[in-house]
Amino acid sequence: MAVDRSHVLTAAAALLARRPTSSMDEIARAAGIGRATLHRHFAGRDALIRALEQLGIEQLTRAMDAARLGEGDAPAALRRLIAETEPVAGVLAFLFTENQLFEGAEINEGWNRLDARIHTLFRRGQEEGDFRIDLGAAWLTEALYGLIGAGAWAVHDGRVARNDVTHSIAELLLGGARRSMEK
Amino acid sequence: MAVDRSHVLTAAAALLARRPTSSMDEIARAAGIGRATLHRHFAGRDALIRALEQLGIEQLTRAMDAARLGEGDAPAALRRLIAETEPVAGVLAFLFTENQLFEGAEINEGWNRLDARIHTLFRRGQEEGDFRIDLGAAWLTEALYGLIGAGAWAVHDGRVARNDVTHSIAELLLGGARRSMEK
DNA sequence: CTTGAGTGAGACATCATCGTCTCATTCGGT
DNA sequence: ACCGAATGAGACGATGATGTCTCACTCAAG
Repeated sequence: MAVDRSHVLTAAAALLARRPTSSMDEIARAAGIGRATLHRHFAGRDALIRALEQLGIEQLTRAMDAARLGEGDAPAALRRLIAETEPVAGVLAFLFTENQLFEGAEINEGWNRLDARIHTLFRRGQEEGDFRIDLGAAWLTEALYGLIGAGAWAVHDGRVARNDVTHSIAELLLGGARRSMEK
Repeated sequence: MAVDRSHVLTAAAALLARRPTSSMDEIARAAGIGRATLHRHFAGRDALIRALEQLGIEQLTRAMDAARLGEGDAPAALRRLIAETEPVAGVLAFLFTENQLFEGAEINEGWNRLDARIHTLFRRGQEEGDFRIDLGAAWLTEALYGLIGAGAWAVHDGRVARNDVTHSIAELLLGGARRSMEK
């Protein structure tokens, strides 16, 4: 009887990742509950989005934990991060564009923490000589987000196979498009 | 007296690139005209967006022409393309997310032509041995769009300097984050 | 069986935006 | 200077989404 809040959020995330403009009614139906019940659990659309944001932050945090960003060399850690991120890429892509839309609203502090961890990873790679230093760690972080989003959209639209996307993002981000001479 | 259609579109593009959810009233005021006049020139919001899309396609087409994608080696052509694209990156980022939102609507044929030209460029680079072949040309095209969008947003939010963004996109896309051994 | 909490369906008012219309005003060409 | 086309401001109704409310129903615990 009691609605599973986590299940509702998961369904909402899945729907909004596909169609970011879905109405509260559509979200409720996608979760298999009534619109009134949805409002009982989330004060409004804003509250739902914020809860979804919190979920995304937690999922990305867990992905980072699982990727063990501090272990091994930075490129390997980055590969693990991208692989761990793949299941939540759709939600992340939605949240990124959503954050882009609300220019006025203050950004959830959780994102800053996540940014900082990725930023630290890139900087470590630079200090250890694995990453080039002529590209700023801030830009590499942005690029990672951008490629994750591009990958999620490309998969959603069928332009890239789901099985390839993790490898494609990691290879492009690490090695670039240019054919390397070293191997 | 007569409203400059091109000027209105430019103003709308600049505003929507910053705030994609702007209302018709805000767009009109941003263009320095009344809402009624805006409706006289564009049948509705959809028509305005479509006109904006057409403008973006034309601008990107001109950027491609100016970049002379067929001349020189593919990496150099890609650099020229990114450089030529920079002034319209904001509008392109808006149109990409907008296309993402309208899943049902048919995609403007113009995008396919542009996609094909970029696709051809990447494929040429692969055939000439400049680009790696283990990453599909389709993915490289998506990645280029993603990085252009990420760059535009990063600049807009002040996380990356505008002067650096062209170089950052080109270097990352071509060479990747990994420090190269070959030079 | 009884009871109460939780739910689904729907009604309802509110709100923002859209698209259309009118009317007075202004600008440019003649 | 005159006249017509174009504009700005605002009113108006329509529309869609939102948030709140009521009411009947269901389910599970006691």
